Amino acid sequence: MIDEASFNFFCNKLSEVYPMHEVDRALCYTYFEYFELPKNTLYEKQGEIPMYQNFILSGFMRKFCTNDDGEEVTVEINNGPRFMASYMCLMDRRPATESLQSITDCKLLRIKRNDMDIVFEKGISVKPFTMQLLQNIIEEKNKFTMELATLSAEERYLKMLKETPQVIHNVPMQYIASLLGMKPESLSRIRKKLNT
Amino acid sequence: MIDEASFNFFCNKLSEVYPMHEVDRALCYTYFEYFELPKNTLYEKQGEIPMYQNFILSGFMRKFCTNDDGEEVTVEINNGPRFMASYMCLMDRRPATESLQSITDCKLLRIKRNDMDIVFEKGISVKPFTMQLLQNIIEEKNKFTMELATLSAEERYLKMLKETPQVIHNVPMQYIASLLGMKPESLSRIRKKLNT
DNA sequence: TCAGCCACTTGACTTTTGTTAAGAAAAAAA
DNA sequence: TTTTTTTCTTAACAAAAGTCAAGTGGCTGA
Repeated sequence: MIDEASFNFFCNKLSEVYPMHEVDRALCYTYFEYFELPKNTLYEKQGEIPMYQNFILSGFMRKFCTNDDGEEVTVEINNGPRFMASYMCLMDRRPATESLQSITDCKLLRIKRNDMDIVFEKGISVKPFTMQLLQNIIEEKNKFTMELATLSAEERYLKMLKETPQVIHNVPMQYIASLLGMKPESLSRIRKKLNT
Repeated sequence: MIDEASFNFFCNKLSEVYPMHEVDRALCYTYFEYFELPKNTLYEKQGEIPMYQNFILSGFMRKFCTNDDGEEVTVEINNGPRFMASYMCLMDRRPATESLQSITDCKLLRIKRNDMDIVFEKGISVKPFTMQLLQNIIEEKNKFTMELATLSAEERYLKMLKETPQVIHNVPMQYIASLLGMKPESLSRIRKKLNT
């Protein structure tokens, strides 16, 4: 059972990008489930078909890929409130190209892939909702790539410090370094320099 | 008027990702127009609302942003056959975040934003078609970002040499360097080293 | 509580990439 | 063709980031 405060929080956040009607609310209440994830838990694995769309109520999660050299590359760090999934693979029921892992204890609302079809069929209109989501994904990725290509490692760290300080204070340095496209030692050096 | 060979070529390419019916074909024939773009022509400007969805029949185009320092960053180089536009901005009728420019002479089939609505309404189903497009965009960007974050400049160049050699042989080095996230001098050095 | 582990830091050194400036080559214009 | 302009290359140096290796400190679990 979803507690009312969490559910209201969820609906309010959703309303910001998609106008929720009473039907949608009821459907979500039926099909979403509350789920707690202890810290440092691998939640979805690269190569396996994702089961859920997840809405992070609280806590920090990361998305990462393992590249050809066997090295983990963190591609996203998130502490919600928002959805987080290997979205494309989830929709297509394909093996995920990315893994999801909790960094801290996390509280989620999640919905099964199959139940998403029901919700979209009976209530929430796929088109504006999905388009909105995809649009956000693409714009974030554009911004991220642009920064990776044009800013120095130090500038990227400063940007993160300014825009998402909560990430820096709650997430292990190695993940932040990886997300910013540098080695942990480099990040450490940059931090030392800035503290001086 | 669109010549038949070009139009068949276009329809065949489209059929690979979206099953075209006779109605769709007729609609496209009505609403798409043939357009030639001389080389080195700025076609759509960052800040202005994009007018067309463009299908590149032949030729090389690039998409670029101008960042805060006034520096142009090439984010995509393409020689079709495929669509190329500031897609999100086109759909939302928002000012483009990117500019489009021809590198060589280009042959396009293009359709006005308003006519897209008609085609989608009367024929081609928005959902599978658009989803397919967006999915491709997201996956390309994921791959691109991952490579930018994990590969060295030399490895990125070698990868491009292997995967899209036609780009390397037809596009000015400065654009390739920018796309690969490095300075022209660095690319030049890498090329020299590889030729030795 | 203590030992062991893991994440983070530090330092010395190497490699890669950026910067600046100049020259060569290629393309465009006259 | 010749001139002019642009693009590309080269070299020397500076700065940034990676690598390797060692050390520190905190967290965790027996």
